[in-house]
Amino acid sequence: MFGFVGGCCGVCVVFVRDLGLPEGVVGVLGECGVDVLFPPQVEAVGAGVLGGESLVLAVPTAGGKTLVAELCMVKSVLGGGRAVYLVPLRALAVEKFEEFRRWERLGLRVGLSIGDFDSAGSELGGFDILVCTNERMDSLLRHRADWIGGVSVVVADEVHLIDSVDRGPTLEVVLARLRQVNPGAQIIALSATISNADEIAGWLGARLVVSDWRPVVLREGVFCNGVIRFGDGGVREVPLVDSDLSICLAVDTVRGGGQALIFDSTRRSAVSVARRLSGVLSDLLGGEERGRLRDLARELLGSGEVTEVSKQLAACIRGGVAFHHAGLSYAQRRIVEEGFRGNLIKVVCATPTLAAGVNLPARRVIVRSYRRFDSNFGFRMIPVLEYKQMAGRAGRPKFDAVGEAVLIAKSESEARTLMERYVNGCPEVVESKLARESFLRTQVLATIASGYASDSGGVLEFFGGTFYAYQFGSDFIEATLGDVLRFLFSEGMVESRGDVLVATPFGRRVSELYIDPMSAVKIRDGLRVEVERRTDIGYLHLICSTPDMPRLYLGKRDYRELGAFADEHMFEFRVDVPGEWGDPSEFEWFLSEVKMAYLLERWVNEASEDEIISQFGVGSGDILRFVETADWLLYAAYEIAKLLGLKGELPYIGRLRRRMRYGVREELLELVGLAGVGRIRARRLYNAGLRSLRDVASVRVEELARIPSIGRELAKKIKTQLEGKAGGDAVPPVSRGQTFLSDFE
DNA sequence: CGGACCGGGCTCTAGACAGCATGTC
DNA sequence: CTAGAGCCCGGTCCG
Repeated sequence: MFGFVGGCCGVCVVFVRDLGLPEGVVGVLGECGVDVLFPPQVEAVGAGVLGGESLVLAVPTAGGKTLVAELCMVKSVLGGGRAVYLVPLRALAVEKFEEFRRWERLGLRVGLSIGDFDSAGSELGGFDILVCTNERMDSLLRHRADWIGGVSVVVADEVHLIDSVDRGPTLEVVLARLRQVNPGAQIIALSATISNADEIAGWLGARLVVSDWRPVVLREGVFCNGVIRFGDGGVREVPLVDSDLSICLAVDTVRGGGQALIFDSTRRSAVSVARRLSGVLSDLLGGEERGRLRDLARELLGSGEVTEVSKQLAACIRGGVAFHHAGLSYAQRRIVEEGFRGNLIKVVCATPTLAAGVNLPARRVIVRSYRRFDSNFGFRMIPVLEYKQMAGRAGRPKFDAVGEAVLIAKSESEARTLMERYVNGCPEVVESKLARESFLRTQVLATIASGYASDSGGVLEFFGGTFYAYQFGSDFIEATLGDVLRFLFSEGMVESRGDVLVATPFGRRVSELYIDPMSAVKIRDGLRVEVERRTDIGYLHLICSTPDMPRLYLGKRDYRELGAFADEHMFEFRVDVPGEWGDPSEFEWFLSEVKMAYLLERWVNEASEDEIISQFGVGSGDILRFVETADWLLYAAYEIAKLLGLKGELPYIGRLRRRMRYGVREELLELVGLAGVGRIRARRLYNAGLRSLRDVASVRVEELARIPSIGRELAKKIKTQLEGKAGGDAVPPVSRGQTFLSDFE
């Protein structure tokens, strides 16, 4: 491995005030208790980051990566520059945004831009530090926001994501594009410990700092036959109080006054461990704690529709335990996370959501399962990098002297394997996944549509700057480019004018809408199909047939039931329906699209969350995500119809889209436009005979307040909205849909 | 004859980014 | 090319 490693051995102390930073910066950090640099930060400074050097910083979680990035951003901004901070998750973006707002004291303007939210009140160009997701930055680049030219610092958090099959290519393209637009910008790439950080540094022309320093010592080990054997040679006995070994480890942690995080590979087992553990653990809780946990459980049940899942979660919480996975709504997740941070919830059983998500450290991390199902390969061992991410959650700075990460083995030989592979193992090499044709289609179109290249030579030149080309050379991309361009030509997204390649209006719109060109083709062709009548299922299935919509797992029963359902709607589909006796995998694929369309159809026809949860085996959080995606694709379908002059399609799609956002039948669309009125209250108003805004305007506040779930306050709020514009055409502004940001803004 | 318990076989499987602010010939 | 936990159902045994 080559690259720069700072000259400091870690024993010398470096004070923030000695870095030559403006007085204000030192003051803000001092107020936050930051006076001395961590060793990796010292190395970063030694590598010249504060002088504007680009840097790859491969350091464990909590090793102080963010501060290095912050110092560079603030320093550059105070010198007239502008910074963007890129993260892979929206929740992370919110977390960083909140953190960076401390610089507002120095007059810096900090902004946040993620898919369903933009900082209000100002153009994004008005911000000095902008936090956004990688995809959002990609989108901004496609729209050629003019402020991008002024960016002087780019921070890419979790840069090892480049290895991810579905989201890595976006990140590397964004970085390549930002460097193309702005060759002088300082790039700071933050990464977990990986094997080839030097390669990423080489690509970015950056210095490299690698360190395994952590503020809390981490001990990793394997639990087998009642004993944890640590990689450092230490041994620790744990009483076997239960047949489930992860429960023994968790109870042991809580007995010692700590908290534990259990990682599992499926939602079902995470939930079942949590339930079982809550029975065991409640004996260890104090009376006052029990009371506060009961309050927390009550808060949870009040945070949304009461469902089977929320009842189970509430029951666990009363026992000081919670489960956490992507089926939970944002409100439920927040309550679990805050309950854990406040040391009220003692153990959280989680799927990989928590491994790379928000920061939630615990004294002991228990890896209950190191295998995960993959539809192509069956169960496989998770990558070392992923294990290290989970292990890195062990040890709460300031609370725990030591953090422990423990794997569970059933036999001594398994224990040896785990020790070798995970505890003493080295994380995998990060490899570019850009070469998939679907990504190249998307990104070649974006490159042309946004004018970043005007001929195939320019396109190639751009892709020559990606990490893929750095790792594997441009030959493959060069070979594939012809196919990609042929596709874009034949689908009418790109055309040539002499030697110049230009995007058609269709191609440009597709790129801006941020959908896969293949999705656009499917939607366009589907909208042109003649159907007997327009139906929910017809449109919903169309968007579910695009590669941008996730698919639901098909159960055994689904084949019969969904087959019958599909038969019923046979003449509504806007795609060629594969024959039941044709290619079985093709028919299977079709049925899983139908399943998702069915779920969405239930939603827009006012099925309750709980009904959908039990019918489809999903959680509230899943429904929310599916609805969000469907909303986006319906918008795209609307825009494509408009562009293609398919005016007859517009009214239905427009209404369907609003119904999707609120989860209502058409008759409630008017009522749901009122702030404070969602699907539930709108239905109650309607059933009480108040079917339009005019009706609502015509009754007194007292009458309105008599409707269940509408109190006096809300009734007054509704009436205020209608004042002076009692006509049916006085539709108040549409409020933003329910998002996890709603209680943040 | 009915209920409880045991065992075998069947079922099912993690996560989460993106647009725009609307209705028409 | 790879697993394993939970649930349902059927069989058996005992009262």
